[in-house]
Amino acid sequence: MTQKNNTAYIILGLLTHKDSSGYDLKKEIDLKISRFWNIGYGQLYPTLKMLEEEGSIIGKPEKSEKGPDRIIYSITEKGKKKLTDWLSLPNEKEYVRYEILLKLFFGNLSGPTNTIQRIETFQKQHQEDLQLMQSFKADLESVFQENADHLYYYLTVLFGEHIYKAYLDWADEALAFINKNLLSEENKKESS
Amino acid sequence: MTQKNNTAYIILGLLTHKDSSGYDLKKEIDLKISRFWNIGYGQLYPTLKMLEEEGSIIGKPEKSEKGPDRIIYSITEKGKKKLTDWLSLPNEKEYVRYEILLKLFFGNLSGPTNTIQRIETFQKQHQEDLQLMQSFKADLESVFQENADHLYYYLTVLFGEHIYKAYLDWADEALAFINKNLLSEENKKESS
DNA sequence: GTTTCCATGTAAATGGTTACATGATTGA
DNA sequence: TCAATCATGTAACCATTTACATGGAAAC
Repeated sequence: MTQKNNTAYIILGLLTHKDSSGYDLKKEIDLKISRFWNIGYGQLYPTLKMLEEEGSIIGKPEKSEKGPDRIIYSITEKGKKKLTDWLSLPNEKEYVRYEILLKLFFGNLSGPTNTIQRIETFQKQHQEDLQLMQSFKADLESVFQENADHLYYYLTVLFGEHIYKAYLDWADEALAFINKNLLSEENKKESS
Repeated sequence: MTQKNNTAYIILGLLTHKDSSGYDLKKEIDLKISRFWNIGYGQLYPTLKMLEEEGSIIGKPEKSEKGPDRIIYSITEKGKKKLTDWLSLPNEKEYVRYEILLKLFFGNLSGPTNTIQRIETFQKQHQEDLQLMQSFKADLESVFQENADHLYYYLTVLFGEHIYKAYLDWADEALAFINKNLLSEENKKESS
């Protein structure tokens, strides 16, 4: 939201790595980028069209062995300039939305049990995420020499690892806090 | 984005704490909620209108000592039901967008120096955020007994503290990584 | 024979930001 | 006197999601 058309820069950036179809770009985004910037087909294809119209990329139809024809896009000089101009700009503030915190904030209206369940679900989701980051990290460490791009990709995986760890640490601490400060009050009420 | 009308639930939730004007709600949101769910006037006022039309809140004009007249809103039974229905639902996946990671991911196109600066700026921004969370935490610890709402607010502040710490830890590790793996290669190039 | 994967898209709706508009009062 | 704060709002725009549409091929 807030800032303009970062979808376009994701496409341009990925096309500097290699020429791709929209479908391939989507797969690459899902795998490597979606955790910090997700996009859908409804954004991808219109943006590809827009980028081609403005001359930042060019698409060439290609026969595919399996499945329907594809359009393979490549980046132009104009597109490269657009991308490096953007890369030289300072980044905007990050944009986060945590529905779980909203619900926790008003947790007094639904009680401790509901809150505990909410945090436990959150915990389970992110244990998987953390494991995934750690396996990505291990994979990357063996291919560092091949390509400098891997080193930059590594930085984003490292970010993910730290964040997911923080989620889990918070969840532990939050659950302990609820046990100590909220459930004891419930017990007091019940025993009175 | 993605999910529907959480702005409405923020308003409803805050109105269970106390009756307020749109302006007051905005201040409360900026102070306590905006770090994990920010909203602007352009969203707030139309949502207030919508909530009043559907009967979830009612507004009463009031003279103000200083400045223009205010409209003080309070939540209705219908609004309370709407809120607790929402609170009983599981939360959606969190929604994050980090432009910095996008730019880092393509960092090979702009080089290590650019990347280092980017991370250092990020670091500075979040050192302040962390300090703020820690002062909120200290403030809250002295008023726990007064109101159970404070305990739930505390959980969100704790989340913020963990996240900002993770940001800073990552930044340290990332800078060390760049020094070791990227700058040394530059030096190699230069000395060859 | 059913699901998944390949592959490309469009349309409508929603959510959200930004810029604009107005105007009084208070404090530096 | 200038900036900030109080207070409410609208309109235009943009980004994003969701649902729809199509259809062949391969895998289970």
